[in-house]
Amino acid sequence: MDSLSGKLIISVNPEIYIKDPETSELGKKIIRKSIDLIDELGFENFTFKKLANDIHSTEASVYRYFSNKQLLLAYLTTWYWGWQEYRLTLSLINIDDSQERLRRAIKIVTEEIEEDSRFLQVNEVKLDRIVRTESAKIYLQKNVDTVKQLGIFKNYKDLVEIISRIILEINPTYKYPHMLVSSVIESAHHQRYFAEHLPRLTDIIQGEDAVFEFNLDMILKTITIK
Amino acid sequence: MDSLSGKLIISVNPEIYIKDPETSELGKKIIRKSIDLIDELGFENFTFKKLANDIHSTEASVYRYFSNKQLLLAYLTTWYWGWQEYRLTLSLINIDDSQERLRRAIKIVTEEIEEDSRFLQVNEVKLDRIVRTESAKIYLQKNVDTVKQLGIFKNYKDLVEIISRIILEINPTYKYPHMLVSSVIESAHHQRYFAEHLPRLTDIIQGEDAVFEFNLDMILKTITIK
DNA sequence: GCATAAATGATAGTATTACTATTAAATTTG
DNA sequence: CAAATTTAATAGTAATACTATCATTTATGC
Repeated sequence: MDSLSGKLIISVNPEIYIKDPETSELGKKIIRKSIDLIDELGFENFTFKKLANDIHSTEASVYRYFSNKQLLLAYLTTWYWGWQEYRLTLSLINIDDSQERLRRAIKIVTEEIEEDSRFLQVNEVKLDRIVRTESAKIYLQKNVDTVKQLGIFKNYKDLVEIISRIILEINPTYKYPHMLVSSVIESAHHQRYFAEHLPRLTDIIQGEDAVFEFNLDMILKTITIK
Repeated sequence: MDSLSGKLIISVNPEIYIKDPETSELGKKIIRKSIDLIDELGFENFTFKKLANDIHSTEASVYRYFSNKQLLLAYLTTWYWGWQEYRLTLSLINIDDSQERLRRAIKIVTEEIEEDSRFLQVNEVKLDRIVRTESAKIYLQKNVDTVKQLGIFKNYKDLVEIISRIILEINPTYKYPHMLVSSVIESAHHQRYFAEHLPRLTDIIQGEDAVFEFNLDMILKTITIK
């Protein structure tokens, strides 16, 4: 796995950026440092000016990659879902049993994130925190037109689709696979957010990964044919 | 029910406001019009200046009620959860059967909202849309301190608690009642948001309230002892 | 009904933000 | 090496998120 360090690229819908940040040093710096800064300051206090200062460049240069900070955040989020799909694909290779495939899929989307050395410019732990904390701020937005919205969601949708198919392998008559999957994904993010910031709102059980256990249990009971 | 028009007040944690908007005409106008404006413009394009213009008052006067627009949104959201708890309480009066109580609770938190004439200054349909679309923007925030965060969440937490108790009536050994309930609440909001803005991401079935059916089915299967 | 306090309005001002524009310098590419 | 592209440097604008001050209106206690 280590030999893949820095060689892989997660593709992001080109609607989102002006110039692909993967294609230049400055672009990569923008990605790397924006993750640090958004995680540190929060999205509202993050500005292109601060980012430019930190990477010793200028505001105008950053604007040549992304037309505003919401779309930069959209880029990061889309990258994140593309990365999750990639991790999921790896985790399912050569696994034939549907139940096991589902278990692994739920694990991927609910477990705590660790750093992935294959992608040098991205700190996945911070990015995961950003997606949990801030991603609502992109797709919950008025002024974004539908086509672009769909572009932003493509990677997320693809991930949901893959897991929905596994559910239908297990129970072809289950009526709401997409709802169930996106419900699990959103709920996992929420639970981890709450656990971090508002522990009194969750059922945390020491020594087990409650978020994973809860979601796996729920999904299995929901789709199993009696 | 009509005789209660305008007489009831949903209480909101005082940490959130500077001056209680329920106590003056100006305050009520602020609430009424901010719901209209946020729904119309989206939260980022909503400003205290625009609000002040619309109610023929001044920015400075609005700032005397709320120290910033995030806290005004927090007020609206908190009111919303308090209102949901109130609706839930009414819906459960005199109902003894636990299964039926749960069914009603899920209905309350997942069904489509209609206007409630008992609260004159609030358009609940718009407010529901705001909470679904924008509420992530309050509680997903850095600079808010813990005490205030908890204040903002109190009404939400109370609602989760009530429904969790019903679950424990049905299955006292179920391990994750709070997770399950908040998962259902969040997921219902997400599903309705998606259905409205990104229909391709959901399983919509004509002629039935899929969001309610999906969630009720899921919750029952999850907690039922075999 | 009057005095006092409280709430509101009117106006002004500041630092920051989210951009756009222009030109010069550096770097890449053919 | 020339031409094209990218970046840096700088400046500027309209809007935003406040804060401050003071005059005027409205409510309340006696």
